[in-house]
Amino acid sequence: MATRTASERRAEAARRYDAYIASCPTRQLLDRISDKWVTLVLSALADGPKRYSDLSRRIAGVSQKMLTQTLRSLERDGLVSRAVTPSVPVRVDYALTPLGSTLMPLLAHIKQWAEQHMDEVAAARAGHDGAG
Amino acid sequence: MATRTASERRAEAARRYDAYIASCPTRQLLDRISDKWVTLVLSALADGPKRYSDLSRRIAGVSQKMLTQTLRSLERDGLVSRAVTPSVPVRVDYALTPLGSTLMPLLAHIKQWAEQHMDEVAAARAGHDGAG
DNA sequence: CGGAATCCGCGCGGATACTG
DNA sequence: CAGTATCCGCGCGGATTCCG
Repeated sequence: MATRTASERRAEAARRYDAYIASCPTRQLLDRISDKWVTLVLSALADGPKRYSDLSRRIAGVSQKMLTQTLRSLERDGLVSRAVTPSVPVRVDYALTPLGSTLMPLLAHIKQWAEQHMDEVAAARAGHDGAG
Repeated sequence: MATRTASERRAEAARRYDAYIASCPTRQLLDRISDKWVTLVLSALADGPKRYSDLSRRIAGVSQKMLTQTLRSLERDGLVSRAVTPSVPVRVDYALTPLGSTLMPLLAHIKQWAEQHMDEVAAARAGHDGAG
């Protein structure tokens, strides 16, 4: 029987919509830069290449697992380059790629909005919570 | 003894850094707009007020729980307004506030970068995966 | 119609230990 | 130094059920 229940039809609509959303470039970008560590790593690399341990120190809160994972994913996406110097001990340098650099104005825009308006958001939040 | 182990010192540094990060306006904004449903709701409201059920239909993949939760948080932050008409049955209209409207150019900027560069990201990803 | 409340799976990410 | 591997808690979010 091709007859489907309402819940089955809803489920499929949701799946199709999910697929549509996943394919949306804006969503993909948002997924990328919304990551807590991604923005911190990109910002850290904005003023020049850094070694792994440099990044680890500058982004004090990050675990090695997340730092490595973040760098790997950024490298995979062509936003960050990874250069290994096979000395002893090993030396690895990370840097923004040209593509990665084009993201910086966008991050600046985000930072600008945040600095201009987040206090209004905070005020709205306080008022809302206070007024109950 | 005030003497602390290395791990204790590291843990406190991480905590302080986490607090610092949490207070950063840029991070707060990013946390806000990175939410999957937030951007979809804001975009849906960009071309005028909508009823709850309108939003529910336009954003087909969202569960009721998440739609309500998203709208509540946006209202709390002063980005979206909520107007109840106590008819029978009840009618609720949501709209962007002036503050919420100022976010739209930023979202447009994000969309622009995505449409200009996400294919390069996809290509880099494919090349990376293919070259192994 | 527009929610609130509850249950629950699962994946993100932190902590720890080990390696070339 | 620059990772890899593993374990595990916890919170996000989906599904379901009930309410004014």
